[in-house]
Amino acid sequence: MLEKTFDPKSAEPRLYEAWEKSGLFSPEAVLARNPDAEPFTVVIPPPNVTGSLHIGHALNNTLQDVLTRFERMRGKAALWVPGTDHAGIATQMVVERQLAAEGNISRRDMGREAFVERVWRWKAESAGTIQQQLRRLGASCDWSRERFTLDEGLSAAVRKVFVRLYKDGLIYRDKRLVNWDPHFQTAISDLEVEQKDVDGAYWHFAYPLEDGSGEIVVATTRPETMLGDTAVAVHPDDERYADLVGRFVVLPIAGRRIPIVADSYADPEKGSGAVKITPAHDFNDFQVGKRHNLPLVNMFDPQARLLDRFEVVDALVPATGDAPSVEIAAPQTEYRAAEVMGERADTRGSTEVVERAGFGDLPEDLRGLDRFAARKAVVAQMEALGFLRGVEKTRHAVPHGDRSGVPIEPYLTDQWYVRADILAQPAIAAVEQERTVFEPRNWAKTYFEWMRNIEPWCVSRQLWWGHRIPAWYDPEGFTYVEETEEEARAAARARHGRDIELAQDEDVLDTWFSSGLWPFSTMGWPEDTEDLRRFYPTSTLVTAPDIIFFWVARMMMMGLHFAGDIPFDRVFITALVRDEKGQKMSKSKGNVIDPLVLMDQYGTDALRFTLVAMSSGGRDIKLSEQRIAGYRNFGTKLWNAARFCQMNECRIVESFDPGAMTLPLNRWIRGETVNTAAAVTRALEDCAFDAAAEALYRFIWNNFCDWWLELAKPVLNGADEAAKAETRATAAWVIDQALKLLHPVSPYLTEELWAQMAAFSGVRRETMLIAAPWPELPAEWVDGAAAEEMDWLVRLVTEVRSIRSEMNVPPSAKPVLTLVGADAAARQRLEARRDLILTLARLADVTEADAPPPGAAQFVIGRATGAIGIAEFIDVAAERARLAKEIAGHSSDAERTRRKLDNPDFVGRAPEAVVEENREKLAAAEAARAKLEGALARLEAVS
RNA sequence: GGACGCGUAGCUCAGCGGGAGAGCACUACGUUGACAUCGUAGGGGUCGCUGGUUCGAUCCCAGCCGCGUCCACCA
Repeated sequence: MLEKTFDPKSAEPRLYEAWEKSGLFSPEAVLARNPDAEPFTVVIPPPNVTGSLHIGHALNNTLQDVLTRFERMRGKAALWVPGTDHAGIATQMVVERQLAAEGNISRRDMGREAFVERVWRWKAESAGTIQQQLRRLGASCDWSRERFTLDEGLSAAVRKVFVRLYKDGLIYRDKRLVNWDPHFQTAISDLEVEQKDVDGAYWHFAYPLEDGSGEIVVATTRPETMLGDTAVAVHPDDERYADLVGRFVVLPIAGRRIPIVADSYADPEKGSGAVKITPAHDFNDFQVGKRHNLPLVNMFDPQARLLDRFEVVDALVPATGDAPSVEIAAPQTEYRAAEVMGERADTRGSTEVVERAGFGDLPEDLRGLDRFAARKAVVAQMEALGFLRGVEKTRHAVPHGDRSGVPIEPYLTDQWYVRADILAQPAIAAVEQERTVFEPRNWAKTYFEWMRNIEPWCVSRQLWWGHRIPAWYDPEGFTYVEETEEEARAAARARHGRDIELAQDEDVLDTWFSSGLWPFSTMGWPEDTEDLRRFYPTSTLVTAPDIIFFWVARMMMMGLHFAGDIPFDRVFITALVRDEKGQKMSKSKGNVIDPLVLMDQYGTDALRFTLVAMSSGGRDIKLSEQRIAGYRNFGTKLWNAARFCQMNECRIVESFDPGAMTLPLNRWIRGETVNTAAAVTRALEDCAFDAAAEALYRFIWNNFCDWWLELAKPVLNGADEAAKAETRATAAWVIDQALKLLHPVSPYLTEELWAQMAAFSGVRRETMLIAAPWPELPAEWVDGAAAEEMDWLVRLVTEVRSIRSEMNVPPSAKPVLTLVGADAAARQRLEARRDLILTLARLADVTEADAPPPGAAQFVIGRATGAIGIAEFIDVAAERARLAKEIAGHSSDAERTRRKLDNPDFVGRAPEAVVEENREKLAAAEAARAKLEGALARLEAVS
C-alpha cells in the first residue's frame, strides 16, 4: 500500500539513478528497437562549467526535459546532448579572485602555463556541481555524450573553423577602435557592453584660433580625451562657423595645431555647434577622422596593462615619458587598417600600421595618470589656463563592461574580427523562409533587427583561459593561420625557404566563438559522424531571450556555413524568471531564488510543474512559493487518488479494452481522457507549456478526483460485480494514462506511481522512459451521450449542494428531492443514477410529483424543477431573496438575448448557428425564469 | 529615438470576435476511511482610457496613458 504522501527526498535520487543506469537516456535504446525511429534532438545551452544551477537554468532545462521525455515516449530517437562551457572571462575572473584571496598573487605573477593549469584544476574540482544539479532536476540527457567547449574534439573544431574563415576571407586582423575593458584588460564585443546612466557633466572648453583672432567653444563629457583631439568639427551648413572651416586652433595644454573641419556629424543644435574630434578614443570621432584623414592620437599606453596587479590602473598618457614622439603618423597609413576589412592579411599584417603618436610638450604631471585622475587634472589645468567656459551637470549614458562593471574605453588595438555581415545573410534567409522558426514568433523580429545591422564581431580576447588563436607571426611580420603549429611552420618554410622563428598569437577566442559551433561540434564535426548525420540539424533549441544575439545568431551563422544546414528547426525563447515582486533577480539585491532550496522544500516535480505552468509566451515569470506549494499539493492529490484506487483493489488489467466500457460513468471519463491526451499532445507540440499544465491539472483534479472518483465510490462499494470490475479496471487505466501524460512534466512522482501500480497489480513493467508509450487514443472513445448524462448529473448535484449550503442545511440532514415536470430522459437518468445522486447530494430519496411539496427550496434543472424538502431549515426571507436573485439573473440574460434577436441586422448578418444558439438561450432563460417565478409565488402563498 | 511586449477579480495569470475564467488569498460550513498538502458552497471584475471597424469588441485597428525588456544614441 502506498504511503500517505510521496516522499521526493528519498525517491528522487533512487529513481534518477535507476534511469541513468538503464541507459535509456541514450537514443540507442529506441534505435535498437526501431532503427527507423525519427530523431528528436536538443542540445543544452551549455552552462558555465564552474557554475551552479540558478532558476533560469531550472526553467530552460525543465522545458528541454519535458520536450525530450515527451518525444521519447512517442517513440522518437530522442537525444538531449549535455555539456558545459568554459566561459572565458567569467571563469578566469573567478580563479583570479581565488588567487588574490589566497595570497595576493596575480595571474601574471604565475605565468600563463601555470595559471591555465590552475584553472583546469578548478574546473576539475567544480565541474561536477552543475551536472549533479541537472540530475537533481531530473534532466534526461545522454550523459555518455557530454561535451565541454575546451574538449580536444571541440577545440579541433574551433581551430578548423577559424582557419577556414580566415582562408575564406571572413576573419581578419585589424587595428581599429574596440571596446576595451580596463578592468580585465581585454577587448570585448559590442554585446558585452551595457549602457548605464551615470552622473556626469559637460565641460565647455575654449580652443583659441591659431591667429589669435578668437576662439571656438566645444563641450565634452570626457575632458581627459582632449589631449587626443586632432580636429574640431562644425556642420557644413552652420553659418556661424562657415568662415572658420579650414582654419586652425591651438589645442591647449598639448599645444598642437589642429584644423577646423566641416562634417555633418556636428549637430548645430547641440552645445555650441562645434565638436571636438578625438578619433582614437571615440567611435563616432573615429568615423569623422576617417572621412577627413585625421591622425589618431592614442593616449593609452598598451604596455600599461603590464603594470597592473589586481586592480587595474590604466594609463591615460604615455607612461613611457622618455620618448614622446611629436611626429604623427601619416593619415593614409593610419586608416589603412580600417579599409582592409575582409582583405586577406597573410602578408604584412596591420600591426605596423599605426605608429606611436604623441605630443611633445605634455606636462610631466599629466603622464602616467589613470583616466579618472587625468580628467580632474585636465579640467584643473584648463581652468588655470583660462579655457574653461563652464560646467554643466548632466546624466548621460556611459558604456560599461557587463562583467567588470567599469566604464569601457574605446581603444585602438589589433584584434581579430569576423565578417558577420556576410555570414548573416544565409542566417537571415533561413528564418525568413521559416526553415528555422522562433517561438514565440515575435522574437524573429528581434533577431532580424540585429542581424540586418550586424557589425564586425571582435573575437579576440586578451585572456588566457580559452581557445588560443591559431595564428603565428614571424619576425618579418608575416602571419600564418593554420590548425597546428607544424602546418604554420611548413607555411613559413615555404615562404622563406628556411625555418624561421614563429610566435603564436597570445590571445584567445571569445567564448561565444566555440559556443557558436555547439550544435555540430558536439556531434563530432568536422568528422562525418553517424551522430552528425542522424541528429543534425537539431530539433528545438530552448534558451533565454538575452542570448539570442550572443548565441542563437552565431549558431545560425556557423551552422549554415560549416555544417551546411540550419542548426535547429525551432528556437523556443523562454521567459525571464523574476522574483514574486517582478524584480529581476540579482545577487546584489539579495532576491535570488535558489531552485535547489525549492526542490528540497517542495520536491522537484512541484518546481517543474510550476515553471511549466507559468511558461506562457511573451510574459516574464513572477515566481511565487505559494504557487509551487499549490502544485506540490496537486501531486499529492494524484498520489492519494492512486492510493484510494489501491484500497479499492483497482488493478491494471492488461487485457482490458477501454473501448468496451459499458457504464456511462466510465465512458465519460474515458472521453475526458481522450480529450486531455489530445490537448496535452497538441500543447507540447506547440510549446504551449502552460496549456499542457492546465489541461493536466483540470483533468486530474477536477474531472478525475472531484467527480469520477466520487461517482465511482458507490459502484466500488456496490454489489454489482461486473460494474465493479469494469470500474476498477477503468480507474487503473485512467491513472495509467494520466501518469503518462504527466510524466514529461513531473517525472519522479509519475515514475514512482507507475512502478507501485505495477507492483500492486502484479504486472511487470520497465521504467516509463520508453516503456510508457504516449497515449494516442481513438476519438471514438469520446461518448457524447455519456458526457451529457454526467453533465446533467453534475449540475443536479451542484444545485442541491448549493441550496443546502445557502440554507445552512447541516450535512447530517438528508432531505428528499422531488422532481417536477421531469421528461423521459431525466426520469431515466434519475433512475439509473439514483444511488449516486443520493450519496453525492446527501439525500434520503428522490421522488417525482406533479407539484413541489410545501416548504421546499426550488431550482431548475433542464425542463424540470427540483424541490428540496427542507421545511425545517428554510428561512422564507432567505429563500425569497435567493429565488429573486436567480430570477434576476435569468431575466437579464433573457433581456440581453432578446435585444440581440430583435435587431434585424443581427438576425440578418450573424451566422445562422449563432442566431439559433441565441434563440435557444432565450427560450431556456425564459423557461427557467417562469419556473422560478412559480416557485416564488408558491413560497409567498404558503408563508 | 527605434523595436518588441504587457496593462482582465485583492495577488499571479489564462482567454483574444458572439454566454467574463483558473489558481492563490478571502468568507461560511465540513474530519462521511484517498487526500485538511483536503472537501462543499460563496463573495469579488463598466477586461487601462478614447475613438474606429463590425449586426456584435475584453478580443481587430488607431491614438493616448501607465509599466517592462532589448537595440541605438545623447560633443
